[in-house]
Amino acid sequence: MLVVERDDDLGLSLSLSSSETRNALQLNLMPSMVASSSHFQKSPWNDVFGTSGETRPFLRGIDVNRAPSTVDVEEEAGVSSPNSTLSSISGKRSERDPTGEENEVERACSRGLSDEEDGDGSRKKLRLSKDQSAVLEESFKEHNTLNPKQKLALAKQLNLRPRQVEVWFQNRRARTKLKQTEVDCEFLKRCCENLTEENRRLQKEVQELRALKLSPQFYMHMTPPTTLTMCPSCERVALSSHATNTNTTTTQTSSIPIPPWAAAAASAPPPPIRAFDTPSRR
DNA sequence: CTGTTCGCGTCAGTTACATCA
DNA sequence: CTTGATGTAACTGACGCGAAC
Repeated sequence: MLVVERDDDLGLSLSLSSSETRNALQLNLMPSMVASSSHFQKSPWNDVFGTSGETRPFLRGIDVNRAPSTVDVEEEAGVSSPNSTLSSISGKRSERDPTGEENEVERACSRGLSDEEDGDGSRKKLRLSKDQSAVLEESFKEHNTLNPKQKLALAKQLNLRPRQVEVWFQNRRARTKLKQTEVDCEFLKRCCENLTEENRRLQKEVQELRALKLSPQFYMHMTPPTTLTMCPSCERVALSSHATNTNTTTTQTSSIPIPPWAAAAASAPPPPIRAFDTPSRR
């Protein structure tokens, strides 16, 4: 679930650059969100992701991870590859995977010496300590990806295995992307709502103009609604309305001309009110 | 130069587990 | 104590890219 306040907490930038978005911004539909945009990767995320440990105070200062005394050894043997099947240690995965023999061999050499302590080979869920998470967060703010050197340095600093650092950054990137997607969705949702409202308003205006057309005695004293000039797709309307004004004031006094902007509105059938008019789908 | 293979990094999706209400 | 929801560490398979051949 996404809450609106999350925008500020996340400090995420809204990277939407579609024409619809720009129109929405020109209409000043979402000033607050526009004003709060900032660079994505440099955004302060501590409020969001730094609370995981705070809600569980009993974990504070408790390093639930084993001290990987073999970090260096593992690194010397090569940085673990995230997609390597050698990293599989899941007990349940062996249930799903019929090729258990291979897994046995793979497991034996997958996690290095540091995993000998596991014994049963079952995957252990290890919570990172608050300090470890904080350092990782700080590092992520600087670079959301790590080169092998940085990974190794972080692992050493945090007393973690490089693979853990790698996984943490992977998951962190995934969470970042997810949050960004949520924010984008919320933004588009608001745009949709505002455009729908704008559409409704314009429809109402069209009806009023039609009523004016049927009441010519009032027409001469009417000026075109200023709001029509705001419509980005009605350039012709704005120009012709000006020309019509000069025309009516100078020459045509007795007849009842129907200005093009009014005629167009009167002749064209009212477009259906759609929630979100996507040009690509037609 | 072109095509193939290999190693590596990343991502999307998923699973497993810890924790809380 | 049990249970469902939630957060997240860890895993899998796929893909892209560059280097070596």
